[in-house]
Amino acid sequence: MRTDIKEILSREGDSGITEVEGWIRTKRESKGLAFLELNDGSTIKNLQIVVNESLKNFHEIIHHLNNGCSIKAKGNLVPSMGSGQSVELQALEIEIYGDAPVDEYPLQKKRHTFEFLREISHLRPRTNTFGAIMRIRNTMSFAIHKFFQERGFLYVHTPIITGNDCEGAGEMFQVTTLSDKPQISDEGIINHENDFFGKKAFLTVSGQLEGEVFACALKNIYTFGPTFRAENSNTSRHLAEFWMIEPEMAFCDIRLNMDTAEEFLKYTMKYLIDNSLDDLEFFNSRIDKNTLGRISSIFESDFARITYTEAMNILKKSKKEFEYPPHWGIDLQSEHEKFLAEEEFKKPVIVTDYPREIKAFYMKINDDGKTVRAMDIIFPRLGEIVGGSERESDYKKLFDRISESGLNPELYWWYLELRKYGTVPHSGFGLGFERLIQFVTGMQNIRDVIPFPRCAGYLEF
RNA sequence: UCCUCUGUAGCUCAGUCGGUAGAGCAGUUGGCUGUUAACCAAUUGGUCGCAGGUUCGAGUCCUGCCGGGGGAGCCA
Repeated sequence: MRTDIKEILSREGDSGITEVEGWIRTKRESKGLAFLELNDGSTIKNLQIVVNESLKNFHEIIHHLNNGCSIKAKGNLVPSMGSGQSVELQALEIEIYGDAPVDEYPLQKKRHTFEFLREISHLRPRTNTFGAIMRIRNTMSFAIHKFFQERGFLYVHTPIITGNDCEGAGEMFQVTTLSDKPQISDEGIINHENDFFGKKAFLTVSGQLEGEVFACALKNIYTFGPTFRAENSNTSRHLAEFWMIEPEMAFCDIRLNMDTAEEFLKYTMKYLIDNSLDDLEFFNSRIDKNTLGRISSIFESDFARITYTEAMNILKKSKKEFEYPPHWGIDLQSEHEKFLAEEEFKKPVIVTDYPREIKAFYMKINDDGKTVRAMDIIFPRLGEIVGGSERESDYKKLFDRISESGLNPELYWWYLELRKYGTVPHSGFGLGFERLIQFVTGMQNIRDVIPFPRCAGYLEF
């Protein structure tokens, strides 16, 4: 019978012969006696295994029982004589699945930098930090589905490959099967008629437009999938491949959209505290002393809500020296977001009603004609974590907005038809999953909260 | 893409004024029967990112290239 270390560590008192499998994290050795710390990924905590000469093959295997070695151990599970753990396994038999030559295995029983661990991304899940990150990603993923499922949202699988060469966000990766022998015209233009799809194809930068299709039929939907941006961004907050959550709600205005986003963030963070406390405590003690407090602060107070115009007035009144002096019409810069969330309000801030010129074509124009019903949620230390809006639901206004944005309305024929036939007010938002994980773990670099990071100039593993 | 810092042992780093390479950890060997980042003693280990240049002499100064960090822009 297979037994997880997580379950074993929850036991009390003698529980007899127990069998366990895992990887050795560290060994402490003295003459004729050794203590192994065994981890199997089920929890951040290790099981202490006591090995001594009562083990038949003690002298044969003791030199192999090093950091990284995978074993099966059988023995008596008893209350620990030592002080660092409640129970321990007194080994009677140990079988080695595979040893990890100690002069070659890159993971040492010491602290490594995250930059070094990134170079061994195939082994870093075996560290405390990355094991905890992966379990937290799992818990947060589940919490996200749970939140939406409990509220009747349908999980919709929007396409990864798209023919829209402009989805309104960022540079796109092209998808082609012509790369080996492209047919190039005299003018140097690649002919895509013979390409796989008979036209240019790209990786999606957002499932929103397709999401709106299904919201305008099934009311409340959400997507949760991979997203691709070919921007040459070189920061600790950007990836070329990341996971995004995009709910879309019919019969929903900007206010209900804000309420949903705020409730969503509070729900998932509360769920994480309730279900991944062991892992969060690790981050709280080793990565950032305020991890638990930072997460709790999200669901313990209401988010501030201000308009873009109010935000600009606050920034101007602050008399603070900004690199980009605030004035109506410019986008909020990083330094402005930091000031609002970290100094002025000291909690998440929802900013609404941005100038139409700096926001996407699909956002609903307010009655003032100057602003759109956009809403961004700004988090302390992270900046923008959610971007959303009420969508323009009037055919004519949307058509004009597409045109004035320099886009070709013909390419958006099906998107426009949602407004032609049975249009409804609808809203939605997008949220970067890895940024959420950054926030709850305190990890500084987004490349360290995803299994295998993909970013400009970097594609290993 | 821009600004800035940085690259020295397996890992984390020090290296003064330009004078010929150092520590901790890990490894190895020895000691220790209850350790908790185990401890004690000894010890191995170097293409100083790469390519040029200045110099009697370059880890150190100069130029170019490559990698990494931080910040900015773009954005989620």
